[in-house]
This record gives sequence, C-alpha cells and structure tokens, in this order.
Amino acid sequence: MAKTTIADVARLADVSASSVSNLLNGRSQRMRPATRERIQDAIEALGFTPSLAARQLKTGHSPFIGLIVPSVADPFFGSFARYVEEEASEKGYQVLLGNSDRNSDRERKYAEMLWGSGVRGIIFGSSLVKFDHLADLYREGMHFVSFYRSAHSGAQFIADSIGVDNIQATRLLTKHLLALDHRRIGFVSGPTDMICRLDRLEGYYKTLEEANISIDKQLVWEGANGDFGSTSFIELGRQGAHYLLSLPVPPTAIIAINDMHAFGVYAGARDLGVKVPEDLSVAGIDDIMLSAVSVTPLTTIKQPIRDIARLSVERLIDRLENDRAQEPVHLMLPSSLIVRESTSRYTGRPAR
Amino acid sequence: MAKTTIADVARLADVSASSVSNLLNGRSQRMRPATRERIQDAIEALGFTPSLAARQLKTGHSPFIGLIVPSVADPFFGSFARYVEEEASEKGYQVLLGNSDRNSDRERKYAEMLWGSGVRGIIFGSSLVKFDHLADLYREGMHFVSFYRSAHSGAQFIADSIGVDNIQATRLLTKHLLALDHRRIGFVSGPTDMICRLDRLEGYYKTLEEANISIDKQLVWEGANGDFGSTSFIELGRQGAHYLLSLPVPPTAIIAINDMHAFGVYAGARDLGVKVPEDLSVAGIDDIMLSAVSVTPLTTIKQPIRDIARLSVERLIDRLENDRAQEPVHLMLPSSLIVRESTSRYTGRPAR
DNA sequence: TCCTATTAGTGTATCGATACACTAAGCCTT
DNA sequence: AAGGCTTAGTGTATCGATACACTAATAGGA
Repeated sequence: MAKTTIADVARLADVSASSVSNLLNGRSQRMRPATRERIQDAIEALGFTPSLAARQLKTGHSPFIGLIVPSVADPFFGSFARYVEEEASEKGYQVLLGNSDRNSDRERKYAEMLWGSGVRGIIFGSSLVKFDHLADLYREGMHFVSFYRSAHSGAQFIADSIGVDNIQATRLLTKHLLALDHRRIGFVSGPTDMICRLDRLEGYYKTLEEANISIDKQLVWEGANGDFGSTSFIELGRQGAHYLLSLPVPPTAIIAINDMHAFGVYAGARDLGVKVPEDLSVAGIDDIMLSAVSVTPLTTIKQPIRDIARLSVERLIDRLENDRAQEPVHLMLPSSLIVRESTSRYTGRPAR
Repeated sequence: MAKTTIADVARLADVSASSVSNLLNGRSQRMRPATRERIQDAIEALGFTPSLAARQLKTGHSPFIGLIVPSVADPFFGSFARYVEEEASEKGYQVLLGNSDRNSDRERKYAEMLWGSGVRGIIFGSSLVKFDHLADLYREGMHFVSFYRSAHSGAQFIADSIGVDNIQATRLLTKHLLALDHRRIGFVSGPTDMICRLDRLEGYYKTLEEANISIDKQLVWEGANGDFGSTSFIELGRQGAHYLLSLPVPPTAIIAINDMHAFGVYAGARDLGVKVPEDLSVAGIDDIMLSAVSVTPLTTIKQPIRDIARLSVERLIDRLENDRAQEPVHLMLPSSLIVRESTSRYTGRPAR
C-alpha cells in the first residue's frame, strides 16, 4: 500500500535517485551494465512503477489523449473508439473518453476538463460545423484532430482532419440508386449541425442535379428542431421514414445519413407495411458490423475506420511530441460502395 | 501558453497561495467575503485551472477511474461505457478506457498502467472467471467493481459486483421456449471464460433438468479452442449456428449468449436457408438497441444497464473517497424477458 | 608523467498545489 | 487591563520524478 518511489529503488540498488531516473528514461548507456542490472533488479523486486503525476508535473507532458464522440453507444463510434484506444495504447498513451451528444457546450466543458488534467491533444469522432467554442483552448496550446473534413474557427483551421470524402460517399449511393432506375430518392439526415452531414447532403444534391433530376426539398428529412442529442439514431431514422413514406408521393428509395438511421428506416417502413427492398430501397453509410448480417443486409458505404483511427492517433501524437508549428493536415481516404440486398431495381410500383 | 499557477492568482489578488488553495478546496468560510471575491476575480481574469498533476501528487487522489471492457465496439459495452462515462462525469470523474478482448494479460497490463497513472479504481464490464491476475494490485490498494457476479481470487472476493442474476436470465428464456413446446433447445455460448457465461449456461441446464429434459451436450456450442478475443461476436454466433444446424437432429430453438451472437445466429441460419422464426426460434440476452428494430425483432433479456452503470460508479467512488474497509458488496438487479418476433411455437417441423 | 577526455554517476533545485502548524489582530470577558 | 478565544489569514515542508550542472575516477595521448 505504501507507494514505492524512485528513492526506495535507489536505496536498494545503492545508487542515487538520478541514476534510477536515467535508466527509466532510456539513458542506460550512462552506466555500467552491472549497475543497470542492480537497478533493474531493485525495480523488479519492489514492483516499482513511476508516478505519472510527479513525472507530469516535472515534464509537463501527460500520457493521455482525449477522445470525444457523440456517443460510444453508437456502434460506429464504439468501433472508432476501440481502434483509437488500441492504437494509442500501443504508442504508450491512454484514452480519456467523453460523450458529447453533439452539443458544443458539452464539448467545451470536456475539453476544459481535459486541459486541466494536463491533456494536450483531443481526437473528435465528428466535428460540429463551428469550432469556435474550442478556439481559446487551441490558442493555449491544445491540439485537435477531427474525423471528417477540416474543422475551423472563423477563417482559421484549428484542427487536423482525417476522414473520407463524404460528398463522394453520397455520390456513390445516389448513383447506385439512379442506376437502379429510382428517380424519387429520399434522404433521412437528421439535424445538419455536423460537417460530415452537410457534405453528405451536398453529394446527394449535386448528383441529382447532374442527372437533371429536379430537387424536391420535401424528400429531405432533417428532423424537427430541438435537441436531438440523446434521441437514438434508430429512433430518428424511424421518424424520418414515417415522414417520407407518408408524403403524397413517397420516395421509392431512401438514403440514410448512417447505418443506424438506416436501421431506423427499416423499422419505420415495417411499421407502415412497406417491404425492403421490394417496395423501398434503403442505403446507409458506415458499414457497421451488423449491416452485413441484418436480415436484409444493408447496402452501405464502408469507411476505412481503422486506418482513420490509426492516422488520427499518429497525427496527434506527432503534434504532441514534436511541437514545431506545422500547417494543418487534411487527409481524405477513399470510401467504397458495398451493395447488399437492401437496394433493388425500381419496378414502377409506388412504395405506398 | 505559459501556464498560470496558483501563485499568479495569489499575486494578482494580493493574498498568499494558501488562501487561493483554501478557496479552491471549499474552505471559503475562512476568509472575508471581500477577499473571496478578489481571489475569484483573479481566477476568472487569468483563466486559471489548477494542475491536476500537482494536486494528485500532493493528495494522492486522482479524478480518474478506469473502465475495462472486452471491446467498446460491441454495442452492449458501448452503451455501458456511455452510461458509466455520463455518471462519472457528473460526479467529477473522468473515464480512462481500455479494451481487453477478455484477455487476462491485457487486463493486467491495463490495470498496471492505470495504477501508475494514479488511478485507484476500475470498473470491469465483464469479469473473467479468475481474478488472480489482479490480486497484487488489490493488495496494493486498487479498488474493483465488476459487472456481473462476484469476482474472486482464490477464496477471497476482491471486487464489488453489480449486475443481474444470469442464472435467472437464461431460466426465463429457457422456460419461454419450453412454453412454446420446443424440446430441442440449442445454446450458442462461445468460450466459457467469464463468470456471466457460466451462470447463463447453468440457468439453461437447470431449467431443462427441472423440466425432465435430458441434456444433450452436443446442443451446446462453446466454440473451438483458441483465442476468440478479436473474433466478432457476430461471427462466433454464425459459426455456432452452422454447427448446431448441421447436427443430425438440429435444435428447433437456439439461445445465444448475447444479442450480438443472436444476430450471428440469424446470419448463420440464413446461410443454410433456415427461416427465423418459422423454422428456428432465436433468443438473446442484453436487449441492445438494434434488437428492437431488426427485421425480425429479437426476443431477449433486458438488463437494467443504466442502473448498473450508475450503481457501479457510485460504489467505486464511495470506495475511493471513503477508505474505510468494508465488506464487498454484491448486488443483483432484476432482468426481464422481452418477447418479440424471433421466437414462435414449435410446429413439429424440423429446422433442417 | 602530465594534461585532457571520457565515463559513471551524484546533488540540488524545481514543477504546482496542499496540509498543517503557525501568527497577528481584534473582540470579549471578568 | 490581562488573558483567552476567534477570525483571517500566512509560511514552509512536502508529494515523486526530472534536468542540469557538477565531480570523481579512469583512460588515453603526447
């Protein structure tokens, strides 16, 4: 229970605390092999682990990075969190988790707590459209890496970003559905407060325009106003499906902002007796594990989430360890369309 | 960028550092209101936040708790992690996340890293059958709370536990299937290295015995030997279904160790052309979000996961803040059967 | 042999906040 | 007016590891 300190080790090995510290910090060439071994044995014998608090106080560095996601309960962010943790752990960092519910106040509160804990780098699993709430901390020296396109505050980019081209993602989906002869394609987006969502909508709009299909704003469900933070994506998808399928002329295909929303669309369609894919094609984005094995496997966009996690961690640690000022990095990785059974050719039959 | 310290505040407010510290630690009645305000203004003006490293070094306490789960990528543990984080955050603690893949070496490695970081309490999302690998740390002063039944090392309990009665859970499911006239009920468990799994198996066996149904060990799939840590639950469920449905006399109903495995069973059944629930009833445990809305909504056991998370955090923080020795606490909360569409009455038709 | 370089290690101040013992001033009581 | 008590603070050692300047001893070179 009484914590063993570097001094205890030094006493047992009959050297000074400095030498123990030197060994601990990789300066082992500064001593004779025999001395090194004596110290190592003492460390072993006492089960000594250095106090990170003391180390941090002295060096100013901490072995933690923050990870803020809307909610780890969402399987997509759960997977992302898992990969980030795995990667960070390999590099000697530990992950402090925060759930923001996509609320900028909570993001800020977390970021401040983390700052106070000595954390100097945060990975965001998704980035709000505005990043102003974090500009102060950035100025104080906090580093940010965000999933998806570049987050900025005012005219200035204050975070690196690593993600996929979301415009391209919905472009692939929309083209896929157009190729299946769908002409009335709905979009369940929920609130468009995040950059990735704006991009996804844009890809959808642009592709329709290019195909000379007039855009019907009714077909895009952004949810009612209000705080959606804690409503589950599934529930939102369900509500969106109810709305779209109740239109005078309902869509024959629906793109959901992500797979969880898509499963909600499944449920909403079932509520109304609409069959997927016979009466309604559904497509999502993310390719969460369940998408492949759900009873109607979901057509979706696969993101290289593991690579994104790895690169994000690497980027952040590089920022933390090499403080040289660098231009922000904005990386875009390819995503790919995975066609499964939830989308089928338009038969001429209305969904409802 | 230059960190503001308690001394800066003291200088600006024209008091001693001790007084600032006193205010920070709720001893504000020890000074005149005017002084208090001067200090508060100074803190505000400088944007001062105390260094947790320094505080921790001095007090020995850290505002972190550890959370180790098999994998946050699993929706059930993702939800659990979310609730734990929410609850901890409300109480002023931050959560350090670790994924163990149910590997005791990794658990130990994490726990040691956490100890070195000054963390003195860990919540386990599931507990391995043996807890010996953590006994040392327990003796040094680490506190553990585990989901599910009491974890112990040798004869000694070294963790509090909060969870549901897993024997009761499978009892409910087995009785439900028996009531639907199923007599040949399979069990997809995967490796039985965790306490909850042993209990779940026991509930299944006991209930069959009580119904005078002879137990066929062939009907229980525990997976092949080897490291299953990183194989997804879905994939394991699928393998289990393939095995059980290929038996000379396959089961007409399958209980899966949890919902993710159950979805894997769905997939495995589909691979072989077996229809759920017409040809095969399937039931899971956990009631993850997707279970309610999957195309064949899943019959399952709902655990009061949010309550469990809350109680776990409360228990742990109580241990951390009130060091008095107490007997281990073992709490069991009720779970409930939710019947959905994946289970149906046995028709006399074999599954295959 | 003498002087310099190198090796192997040590001593001490320091990071920032806190606990605890201490004091100075004011007030009350008798 | 002396003594005791309370209020409103202050001074200092301390937590554990580290950086950096330092020294003692040995080796090498001319």
